Amino acid sequence: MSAPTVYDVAGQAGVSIATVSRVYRAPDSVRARTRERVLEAARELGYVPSGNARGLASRNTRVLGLCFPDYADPDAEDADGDYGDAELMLYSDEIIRGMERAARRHGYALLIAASLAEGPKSLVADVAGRVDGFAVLARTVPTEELEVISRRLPVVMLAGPREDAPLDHLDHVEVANFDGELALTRHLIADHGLQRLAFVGSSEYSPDGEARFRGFQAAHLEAGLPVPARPDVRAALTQGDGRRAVSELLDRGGEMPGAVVFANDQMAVGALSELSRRGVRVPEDLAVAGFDGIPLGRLVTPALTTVRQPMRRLGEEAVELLVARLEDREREPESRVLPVSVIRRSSCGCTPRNGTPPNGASVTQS
Amino acid sequence: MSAPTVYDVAGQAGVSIATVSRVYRAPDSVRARTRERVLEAARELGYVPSGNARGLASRNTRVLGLCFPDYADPDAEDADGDYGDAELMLYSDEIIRGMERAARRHGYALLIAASLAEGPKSLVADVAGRVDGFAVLARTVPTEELEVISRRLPVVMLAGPREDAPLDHLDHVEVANFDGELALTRHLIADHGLQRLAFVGSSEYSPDGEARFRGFQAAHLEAGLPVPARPDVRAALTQGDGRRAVSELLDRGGEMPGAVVFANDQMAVGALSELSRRGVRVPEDLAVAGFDGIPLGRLVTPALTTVRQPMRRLGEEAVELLVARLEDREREPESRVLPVSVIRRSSCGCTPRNGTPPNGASVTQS
DNA sequence: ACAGAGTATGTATGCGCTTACAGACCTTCT
DNA sequence: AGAAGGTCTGTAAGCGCATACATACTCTGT
Repeated sequence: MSAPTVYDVAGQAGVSIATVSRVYRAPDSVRARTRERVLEAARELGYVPSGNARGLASRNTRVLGLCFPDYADPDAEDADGDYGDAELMLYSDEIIRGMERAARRHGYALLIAASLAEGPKSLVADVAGRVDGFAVLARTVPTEELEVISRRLPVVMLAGPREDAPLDHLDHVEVANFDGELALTRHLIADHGLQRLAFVGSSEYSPDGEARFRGFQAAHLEAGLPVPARPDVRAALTQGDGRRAVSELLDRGGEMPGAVVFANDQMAVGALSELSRRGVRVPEDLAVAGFDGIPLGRLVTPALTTVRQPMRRLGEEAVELLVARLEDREREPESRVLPVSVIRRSSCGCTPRNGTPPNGASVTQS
Repeated sequence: MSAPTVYDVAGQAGVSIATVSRVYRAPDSVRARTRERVLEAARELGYVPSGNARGLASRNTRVLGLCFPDYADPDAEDADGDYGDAELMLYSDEIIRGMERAARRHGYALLIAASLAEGPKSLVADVAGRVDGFAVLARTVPTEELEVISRRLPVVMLAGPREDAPLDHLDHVEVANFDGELALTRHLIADHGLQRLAFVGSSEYSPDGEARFRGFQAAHLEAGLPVPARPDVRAALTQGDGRRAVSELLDRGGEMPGAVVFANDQMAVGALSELSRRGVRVPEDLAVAGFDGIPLGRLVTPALTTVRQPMRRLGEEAVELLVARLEDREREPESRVLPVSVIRRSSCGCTPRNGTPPNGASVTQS
């Protein structure tokens, strides 16, 4: 009843287990007739090689991993009880797809594991024990744990800035947050003649958010406008907080800005709905822009101007880096920055062409 | 340099390897002081238990798998060169998410592998060798291969009809294709007063497509209308073919139908664009409906009336079935049918409420 | 202080495979 | 025909861990 092994197949085919093994690992090294006999026996017995045993013996798994946070925007969740939030198609789905394709191309399978905030620490270790290398979405895993694990196998960090010591030996892929926000803000200033812009940032510990804010600053610098010292408001990256942030901004009094730039799309979407509730017209009274390029951004009214991140490529690059390091453990740690593109839609005042969605100018990496 | 093992940790902590193993597998069976010493040693050494060794010794992997076709609609691809097609959020992404969550809940990780059409046969075997059980999207894997593998570990079939021998021992989850199309068609007939409906099906070897067509037939039967014997057109499930199919339908001459029901959303979306090109107004001149509930369907103009499949639940159910069978290999093969819901949008003549998307009546399983 | 019961740890084996290495078998050429 | 040189196959030794079983230890009660 128990699963057949090499021994069973070997017995059935009248060869040694080494030959059976070779039939699978190096078919050409076995004479055709012998090979046929083995294959026939395997088929008869329903033999499937054990990945575990193989991995143990050859000390590699041919599996790559991905750890990502189970990031479900709670505000988005209850806004749409059933499965409608599927449309959000978060980050991770795209990254998974990218990684899966690239991994397969290189002969690896992909193991994925989302970590809840409250989950057991062991998750990463669990993954780490089963793969040849893996990617981690920034801030998914405590530094200390990563440090230990990354001593043993290749780890690449996705998004976020390049890590400092003790994780500075990790490979790393991120998108051009700075450049993207710079280009977006430049568009608002130069093409729409906006002068007074507000920025809604997230936690100052969110490196992506900070990088975007610096891009925002740089555009002011470039245009000769006064450079804001800090975001006008900080909030969590959810729709609910976007709503609250824009409220605060409006209630604060003083001169109303011509545009609000949000650190991500979720917030911007929340803000749009709040603005609509208040009767503030977008983009006539106030232009709005986000960052990420989530599909939802195209659905809202007005459609959201934003910066699209190439998440799938992020996954692909991660695999390339892992594979490269697997081949040469000594190579220098590498950090790649992927270009992003500004998507001009209605919320900034642009009128998109009809039909296929407009693509903004591409911004190349620095 | 090589990764530390139980032996290293045991040495460092001054205990036997059995104790080290127990610290991880059954912490309570080790005295607290000893445990601390071991954990400390492990930390120092950067020890991570080898999943392979563990799996080999305990003969289970604590990993579940999913094989799915790398289904990228080629027409959708070139329609939108870069990553815009991400919005399509195919089936598999949702299933993956559902499976991942459910798997994690049960303490399993998820291994995913997409198979290209031209890929090597070995893919499934590859997955099969590394997991305790796995799910397969219908028609991803040749019957013969599945037969062999399913003799060795639990396999659940996703979508498609329940398999006949020799695969009739597999567990199986599908959605209520028949019921969904019946409800949708009933809506067109009863609520919109349409009498002459056309159906664009896919290959007659696509069991889902055929089930949907039977639902379409049943609605005619119910309404006392002549029951169509076969789909008016058959086409591949892509946007391009949807476009071609509707062209053929219109060019065919004769009485123009009041509605066209497509076997899936992709085709319907392609058709909408072709109809718009030809100046046929939807839904005034012709109502259109799809099946699947892809997010894109909400983006197109007019928004597509369709039947939403609970893909995420499909994944969850798959895991439940796998786990159940892992616990009791002898249980009866089970086949679950998930309920679907009709989504009424503009393409059939309904005017959706504003704000949150309308949810059609829910259709319970037969 | 000692038996007895219970608990904590160690010993030894095997999980199913890969992979040197060695040995058997075939060629082919002189 | 015999030897040299290939080619193919077998032998044997782990890979890192879990676990049954044996053993040493701890604690209780008297």
